[in-house]
Amino acid sequence: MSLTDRRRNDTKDRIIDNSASLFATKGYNNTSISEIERLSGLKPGSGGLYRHFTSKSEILLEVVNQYHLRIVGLRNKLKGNYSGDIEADAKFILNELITFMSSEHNMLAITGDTNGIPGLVRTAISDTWNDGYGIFVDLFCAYGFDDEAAKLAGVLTLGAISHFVFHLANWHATPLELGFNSFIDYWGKQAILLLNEFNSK
Amino acid sequence: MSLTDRRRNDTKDRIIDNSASLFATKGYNNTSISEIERLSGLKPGSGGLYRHFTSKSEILLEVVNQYHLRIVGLRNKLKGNYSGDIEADAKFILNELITFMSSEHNMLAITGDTNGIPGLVRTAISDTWNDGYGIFVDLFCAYGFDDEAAKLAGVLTLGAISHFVFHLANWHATPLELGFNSFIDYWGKQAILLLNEFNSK
Amino acid sequence: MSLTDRRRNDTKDRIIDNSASLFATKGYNNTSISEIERLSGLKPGSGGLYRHFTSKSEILLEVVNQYHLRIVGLRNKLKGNYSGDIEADAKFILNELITFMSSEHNMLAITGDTNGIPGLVRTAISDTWNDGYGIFVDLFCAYGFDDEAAKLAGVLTLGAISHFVFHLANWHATPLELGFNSFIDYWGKQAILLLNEFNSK
Amino acid sequence: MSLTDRRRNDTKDRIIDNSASLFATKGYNNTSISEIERLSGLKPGSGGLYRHFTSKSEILLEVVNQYHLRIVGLRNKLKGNYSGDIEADAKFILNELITFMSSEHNMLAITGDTNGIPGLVRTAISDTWNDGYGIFVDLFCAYGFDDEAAKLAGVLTLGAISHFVFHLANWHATPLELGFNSFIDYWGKQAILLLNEFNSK
DNA sequence: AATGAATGAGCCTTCATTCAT
DNA sequence: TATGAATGAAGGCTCATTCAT
Repeated sequence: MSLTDRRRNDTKDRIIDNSASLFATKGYNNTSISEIERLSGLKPGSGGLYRHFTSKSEILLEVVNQYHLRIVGLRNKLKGNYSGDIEADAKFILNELITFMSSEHNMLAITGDTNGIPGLVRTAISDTWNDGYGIFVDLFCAYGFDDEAAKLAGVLTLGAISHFVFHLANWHATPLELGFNSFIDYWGKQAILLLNEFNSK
Repeated sequence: MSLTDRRRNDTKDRIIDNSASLFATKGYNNTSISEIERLSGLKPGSGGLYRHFTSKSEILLEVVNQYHLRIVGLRNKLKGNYSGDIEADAKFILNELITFMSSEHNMLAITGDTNGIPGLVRTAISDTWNDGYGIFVDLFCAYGFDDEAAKLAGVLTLGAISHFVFHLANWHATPLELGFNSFIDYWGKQAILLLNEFNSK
Repeated sequence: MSLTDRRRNDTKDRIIDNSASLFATKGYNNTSISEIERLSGLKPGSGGLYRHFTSKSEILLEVVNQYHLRIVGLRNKLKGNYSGDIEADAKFILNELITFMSSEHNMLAITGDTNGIPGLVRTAISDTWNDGYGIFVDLFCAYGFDDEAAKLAGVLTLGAISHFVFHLANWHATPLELGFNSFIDYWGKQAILLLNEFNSK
Repeated sequence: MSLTDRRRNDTKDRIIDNSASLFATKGYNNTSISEIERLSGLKPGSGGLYRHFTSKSEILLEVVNQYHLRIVGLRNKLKGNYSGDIEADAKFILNELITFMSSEHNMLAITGDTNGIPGLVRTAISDTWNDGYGIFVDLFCAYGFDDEAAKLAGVLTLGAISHFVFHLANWHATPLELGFNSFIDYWGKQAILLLNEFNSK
C-alpha cells in the first residue's frame, strides 16, 4: 500500500505519532500543521489533516492523552508488586521510570511552549503529571508513609528527575555537566535514605 | 544625572524590562515586537526597537544575561557567609532563593517556549541555571562535601523546587494539589537530613 | 409507490430542498457542500452529493429552476381569471403574491451572494424574475394597457415590493422603519390609482 | 513618486477606492484581501493592507460610510431648494439621483453577498439607504404630504429604481428587457401623478 | 532616535472536487 | 449509491524585519 494510496486507514495514528515527536522537538506553537502533514504522508498545506482532527489543539490533546494512558499503564504495572525490600523496589521503579522516560523523553519537552493552549489540554497535562508522581506515591504509601508525606516525596522525586531531563532537552547540556547516570544513582540513594529515615520515626 | 532625568535615554532598558515580563507572561514566541514597542513607549509596528537591538533573539539574550547577573549577585552575596551551623545556613539560603524566585519567578516561565532560539541564547540560559545550582553547591562544598556530591545535591535541590514552580505556572494547578509552603518545608527538612547523613560518613 | 416509500430514492430531491433553504438562509457562497450533505442524510465531506450533481452551481441552477416553475405555476393560475373589476383583481393578485413570497421568501435572499456564478444560472434567475413581473403584466394587459406600459408597471410593482423584502432580510430593519403591512396597503392603492389613470386616457 | 515608494501616503484612500469597486463588482465575500492589495499597489498576500485597516469588514464599513456621506451630501444639496412647481422638482431630483447612481452604481451591488458581516456594517448600510429614501421624503414633505405618506412614497420610489439597477448589475440583463430610460421616464410620470392625486385630496 | 510604510514568509483553516472502494 | 481519504487552491491574518525619511 503506497503512501499516496487513498485507502490508507492509519493516517490518524501517523498524525498522532508525528505530532508527538514534532511537538517535543520544536514545541507546540513552532510546529505547523503543514509539517505534520508532510511527515504523515499528506500534501503539506492541503489541510488533509483536518479530516482526522478538527483543530491543532485537538491533536495535542490526543497526544497528551495517549501519553497519559501509557503513564497510567506503567503505574498500574508497578503498583502493588512490591518485594518487601524497599530499597530494591525503589531502585527497580527508578530504573523502570528512567527507561520509560528515555523512550518517551520527547513528551517532557512538550511542557514548554504551550501558550494559547485550551484549558482542557492544560488539565490533561496536569493530570498526566499527577499520575507520574503517583508511581512514587504508590510505593511510599505501600511502605507506611502517610498520604501527605508520600505525595511530597513523589513530587520531589519525579520533579528532580524531570528537571534534569528537561534541562538537557532544552539547553542541550546537562546541569553542571553532570552525567545522567551519576545523577540517577545519587538520587536513588537519597530516596532510600529518606525512606529509611521516615520509617525509623 | 538627576533623579528626574532617570526616565530619559533609557529606552533600551525599558525594552529589556518590558520584554522580560512579556516573555515570562506570554512566552517568547507569543510576544510580538510590536507589543514590546508599545509597552516601551515606541510606536508599535514601526520597528523603532531595531535602533537598540538587531533581532528579537538578541533581546532575549540580554534579558537572560541580566537575569544571570542577578543570580550571580545573589550567589556571591550568599557565598562564604556561613554561620557554621549547616542547618541554619541551609534554611536561610532556601528562604533567600524562594524570595528571589518569587520576585523573579517570571524568568522561570521563559524557559518554556524557546524553540527556534539561537544556540548562543541556549548556552546563556544553561549558564544561568548552573549559577542557580551553584548557590547550593557553594554551601555544600563549604561544609565538606566533595565537589561532585555537592553538584548532585545542588541540581537535585533547585530542580525539584523549580519543577514545582514551573508546573504551577504552566498547568494552573500545583502537583498533586500540594501547597507550596508544605512542599518547601518538606524539602528543607530533607535537604538538612541529607547533609547530615553525608557529613556523618 | 406507497406513502412510506416516499422517503426512499429521493436523495436528489432532498438535496435540492435543503440547498434551497441553505442558500436562502446563509447565501450561496456561504453554504458548503458538506452542510448540504449533512442535511440531506449523506456523510458530510464525502462527496456523496456528486452522485447527483456535477457541481455546486448545478444545484443552484436546479434550485432556481424549480422556483421558476412555481412562479410560472402561480402566473398561470392567476392569468385570465379576472373578474372585470380591475381594482378587485389587483388586490387579489397582490395578496396572492405576498402569500407566495412569504412562503418562499427565502428565494429572494438568494439573489444576493451569487458572485462567481455561471452565466447559465444568471440567465435562469433573470428569467425567473421576468415571470414574476409577468404576473402583473398579464393583469395590466388584460385590462387594456399596451404591452410596454404593462411591462413598466409590472417591473415597478414587483421591484418596489421585493426591494422592501430584501432590505428587511439583509439589513435586519425595514426601510425607514415602516411597517410591512402599511407599505403593502399603500402600494396597492397606488397601483389601482395608476391603472385607473391609464385606463381613463 | 513611484508605486513602490515607501513614502506614499495615500495608500489608505486607494484601498478604499479599490475595495469599493471590487466589492461592487464581485461582492464582499468574493473579494480577497490579496486582490485589494494588488490593485492598491501593495504586494498581494503580504498583509500590507493591515497597516491601514484592522480587518476586512473595517474596510467595508469605511466604504459604506463614505458612500453614506456622499448620499447625505446629495440630500442636503437637493433639500429645500424647491421651485414651487412639484413636477419640475420631481423630474430634477430624479435626474440628479440617476446621475448619482450612475456614477456610483457600484455601491448598489454591494448589497448582495454580505453574509457574515458585523452588525455595525449592517446598520451603516441600512442608514445609508434611509438617507437615500430621504431625498424623496424631503421633497414630498415640502409639498404637503404628511410624514408617513412621504416615507411610503420615498421607499417606493427609490426601491423601484434601485431594483432595476440591481437587477441589471446582477443578472446582466434589464427586467423584461426594458430600456433604462423608458423605465425612468415612466416612473417619473407615475410619481408626479401620485403627488397630484394626493395633493388634490 | 524614531516612525510610517511595506514585505515575505508563514500560519491555521475551509472547501469544492476527485478517486478508489 | 455512498463513503473515507486526499488534494489544491485559496482565504484572512500575523509578524519579524527592512527601508526611507
